[in-house]
Amino acid sequence: MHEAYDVHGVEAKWLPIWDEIAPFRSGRADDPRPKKYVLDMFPYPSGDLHMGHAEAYAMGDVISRYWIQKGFNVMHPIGWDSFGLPAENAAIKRGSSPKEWTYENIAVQKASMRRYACSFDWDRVLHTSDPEYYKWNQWLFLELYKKGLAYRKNSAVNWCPSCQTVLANEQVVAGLCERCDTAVTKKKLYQWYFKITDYADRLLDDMEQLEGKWPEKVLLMQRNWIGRSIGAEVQFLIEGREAPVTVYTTRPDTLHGATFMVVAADSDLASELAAGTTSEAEFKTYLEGVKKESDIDRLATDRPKTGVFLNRYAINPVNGEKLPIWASDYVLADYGTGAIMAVPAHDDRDMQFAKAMGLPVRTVVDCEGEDPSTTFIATTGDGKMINSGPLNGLNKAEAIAKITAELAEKKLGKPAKNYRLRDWLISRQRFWGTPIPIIHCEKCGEVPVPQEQLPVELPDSQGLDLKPKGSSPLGAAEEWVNVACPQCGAPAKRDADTMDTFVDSSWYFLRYTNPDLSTAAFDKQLVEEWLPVDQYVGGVTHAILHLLYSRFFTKVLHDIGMVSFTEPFTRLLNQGMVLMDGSAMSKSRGNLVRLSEQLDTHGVDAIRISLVFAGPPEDDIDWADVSPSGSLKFLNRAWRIAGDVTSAVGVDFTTGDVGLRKITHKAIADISLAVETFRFNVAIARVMELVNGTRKAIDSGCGPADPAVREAAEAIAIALSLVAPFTAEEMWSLLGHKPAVALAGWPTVDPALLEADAVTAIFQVNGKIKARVEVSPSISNGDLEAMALANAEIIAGIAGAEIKKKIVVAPKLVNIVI
RNA sequence: GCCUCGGUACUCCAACGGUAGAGAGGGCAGACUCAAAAUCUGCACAGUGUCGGUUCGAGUCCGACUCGAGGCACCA
Repeated sequence: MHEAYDVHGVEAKWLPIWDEIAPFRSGRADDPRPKKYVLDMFPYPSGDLHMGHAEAYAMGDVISRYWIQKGFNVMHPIGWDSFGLPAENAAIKRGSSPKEWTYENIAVQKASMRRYACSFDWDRVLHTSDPEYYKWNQWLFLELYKKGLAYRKNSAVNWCPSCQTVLANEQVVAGLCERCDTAVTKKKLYQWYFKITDYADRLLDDMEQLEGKWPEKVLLMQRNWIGRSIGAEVQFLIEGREAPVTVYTTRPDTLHGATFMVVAADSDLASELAAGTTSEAEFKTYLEGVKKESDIDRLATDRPKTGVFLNRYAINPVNGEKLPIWASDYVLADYGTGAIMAVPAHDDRDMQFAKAMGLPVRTVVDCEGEDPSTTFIATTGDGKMINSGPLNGLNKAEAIAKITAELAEKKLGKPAKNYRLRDWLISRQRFWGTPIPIIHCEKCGEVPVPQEQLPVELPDSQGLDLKPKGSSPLGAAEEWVNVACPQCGAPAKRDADTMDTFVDSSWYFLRYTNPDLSTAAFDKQLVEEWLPVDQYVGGVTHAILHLLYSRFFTKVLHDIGMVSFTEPFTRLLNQGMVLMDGSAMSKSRGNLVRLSEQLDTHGVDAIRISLVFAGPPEDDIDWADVSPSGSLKFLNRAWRIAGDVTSAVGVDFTTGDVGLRKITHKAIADISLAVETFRFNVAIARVMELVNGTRKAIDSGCGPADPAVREAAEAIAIALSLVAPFTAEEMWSLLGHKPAVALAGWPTVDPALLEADAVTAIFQVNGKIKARVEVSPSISNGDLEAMALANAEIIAGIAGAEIKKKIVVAPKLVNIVI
C-alpha cells in the first residue's frame, strides 16, 4: 500500500534545500542562457498576502518557470510598492510610525512569498520607501524639471475631504476617491504636475507596437483615457470686446447651425464677460452654486441643464449672425478653450440646453427625414448639408474639409486636436512619500535641490502630527523644512509635499537590473541587456494609471538618452480577481478567504493548482466554485505515479511502450502551446490527462517497469514544476534525480510520436453525420471519398438522389451534398 | 447615453469553420473495508441566450435582440 502524500512535510523538506541551491538566481555575469524578463506587479504591503496575490503570482510563476525550463535565464524579481496612504492611516490609528508598519508588513509578506515558493530572484529586491530608492525618484523629478516636464500651476484640483489631499484625475473613480470612496470636491491649489499631455500622441500612436501583445481591453481603455479628438478652433468676434473668443469643435461643418455660444461658468472668460453687465449678479450667484457642486452632482445623469445669459453677443464668422452668449456648467473650463459654439440641432447636450432655455434650433444636416428643429432630438449622423450657404449639398467629411480650409485662409480658425488626458498632478499633502526635491526661496523662487544633496530624506515621523489637515505634515518639521537656499544662502523652505506613489512605480522595473546601485537610478548597460520586460503580469485595475505613467516615463527616459526603447512592457497578461460567492472578498462582507488558512489546510501546491486551473487567467475566479481538495487529490495521483516507476534513471525511453509514449509526447506539445498562449487551465487539464493515461498504463497496460512509464512520470514532474513546485520536486526525487526539477529542462517532443495511428473520419450527407470510420491519418482524399461512397449508411442516406457536390477533407470527413 | 468583452451539462470550464466534451467539481451505483476515509471502476445529466444570415457544414464568421460583466461619462 502507498503511504499518504505528506503535503506539509514535503514543503518543509524542500524549502531549505532550494534556499541553498537558489535555482532562480539570474544575475551571474557568465550565464550563457538567453535572457528573459518576467515581471509581476509588485505588492503594496498592507498586511499579509491575500488570495488575489496568490493568483497573480501563481500565473506569473507558470510563465517564469516555463521559460526557465525552456533554457532561458529568467529574471523574475519582486519588491514592494511601500510608500502610500494606508501606512500613514495605520500609523495614525496605532500611534506608531508609517515606517514601522510598512516594514513589518513587508517582512510578513516576504515570509508568505517564500512559503508560496515563487521563482523570485531574492537577490533582486527593492522597496520604494528606502531612501536608496526614492533618491532616484527625486533625481528623475529634477530631470523632468530640467526638461520643463515638471511644473507648478495654480488650478482647480480634485480634493478628497477625507484623505485631505489632492488626487490625480486617474484616482477619482465615478466622482469618488479611489481610496476611501468619499465624494471628491474641487479646490484651487498651487501644485506640481508632470506634463504627460506632451506625450499624448506618442502614448496613443505607440500602442500599435502593443497590438496583439497586450489585452485588447487595456489598449482600448488607454485610448479612451487619452481621448484624442480631432476638430477645429474657430474664432468668434465678441461685441464690445477687442479680442475674439476661440471655440473648439469637432463639427465645424455645422457652423451655420450655431444658434448660441456657451462658456464654462467657472472659467475666467465667463467672469470677464459677465462683468459690468446686467447679468453680473445673477451670474455670480450661479457661479457660487457651481463651485459647490461635487463631481457626484456633475455626473448625475439626466441632470437638467442650467445656465445664465450673459447679455453679451458673439458674431458667427461665417454668416455674421449675432449669437447670445451663455454661461453654463455643462461646458468644462479645462477642456478645449472653455467655450463652445452651440449647435442644438446636431449635438444632444446643446439641444438639452436650447430646450431648457428656449433657444432656437437650426437644422443644417439633412438626416433622412428627421428634423431636429421639429422633433427636438439632435441628429449626430452624416447627411447632406442644408441652410449652410456654400456648404449646401456636401456631406459631413467634405463640409469639414471645405469650411476648415476657408477658415484657415481667412485666419478665423485652424485644425486642432484635443485630449481628454490632463497633466498628471503629482503633489500630495501627506507624509509617507518621496519629498519633492525643491526649495522655495523668496529671492530665487523654485530652486532644485543640488544632486549631491540627494536624497532629501524624510524626517522621523516621531513628533509630527500625521493627521490629515490639508497641508503636508512635513511643513511642521521645523528642522527639516527650514534650509538655506542652495543658490543665495538666504533662509528658505523645502517643498513640504510628497510625490504621488505612482511616480515610484513608473520606473521600478528598470531598477531591478541592479537594485543596489548607488551611483545611478539604473545601470544603462544592464537595462539594455534585460529590458523591455518580456512579460508583465498584473491586475487589470492598473490598466490606465500605472501602465500609462510607466509608458510615459519610459518615453521621457528615451528622450533624455537613458534607454533605447520606447515601450516598457512587451507583453501584458491581466489576471482576474478572486471572488467569494460572486463578490470581492472583504472583511465587512464577511466573505474573506484567508490565504494562510487555505495553505495550512490544503498545502501550497493544491492552492496554486486550484487558482490556475479554475479558468482562463483573465477571468475572475469565484472561490466558491473551486475545489482545493480536488486539486490535492490530483497531486496525490501524480505523486503516486513517481513511486510506481521501477525502471532505472537514464533508461532508454525509445524502447518503451509506443502507446504511452504517444500520449506523453502529445501532452508535452499541448502543454507547451497552452502555456505559451496563456491557457494555463488547459495546460493543467492536459497534465491530468497524462496522469490518467499513465495510471492506466501502469495498472492495466505496459506495467510500471516499462521505460515509457518513466518518461511519462518525468514529464509529469517537469510539467507540474510550473505550478506545483513541491510535488514536482518530490516526484523528481522519487524518480531518482537530484534537485532542482525547476532546472530539469523541458522535454523535447518527438514529432514522429505526434502522429496518431488511426483517426476517426466522419461521413456526412448534407452535413448530417451518417457514419464514423477509423482510417489511417495519411489516407488520401480519393481513398476516403471512395470509402464513403461505398459506405452502406451513406448509400442509404443518398438514397439514389443526384450528388451535387462532394466535400472531402482527408482524413477527417466526407460530406455528400444531394 | 457611448464603447468593449462574454452567455456551452447541476457547477467551473474545453473544443484549427469539420464527431459538442478535453479536464475538474458535485451527484448516483459498484469494488475494496468490520466500517469509514483514501483508492479504483462505471453511470446519468446539455446541444451551445434568442432570432436571422453566410456556408457543403456554424458553439465558432456576420447582423439584430436579450441578459451579464467591465470601461468612459456633459471632453463640444
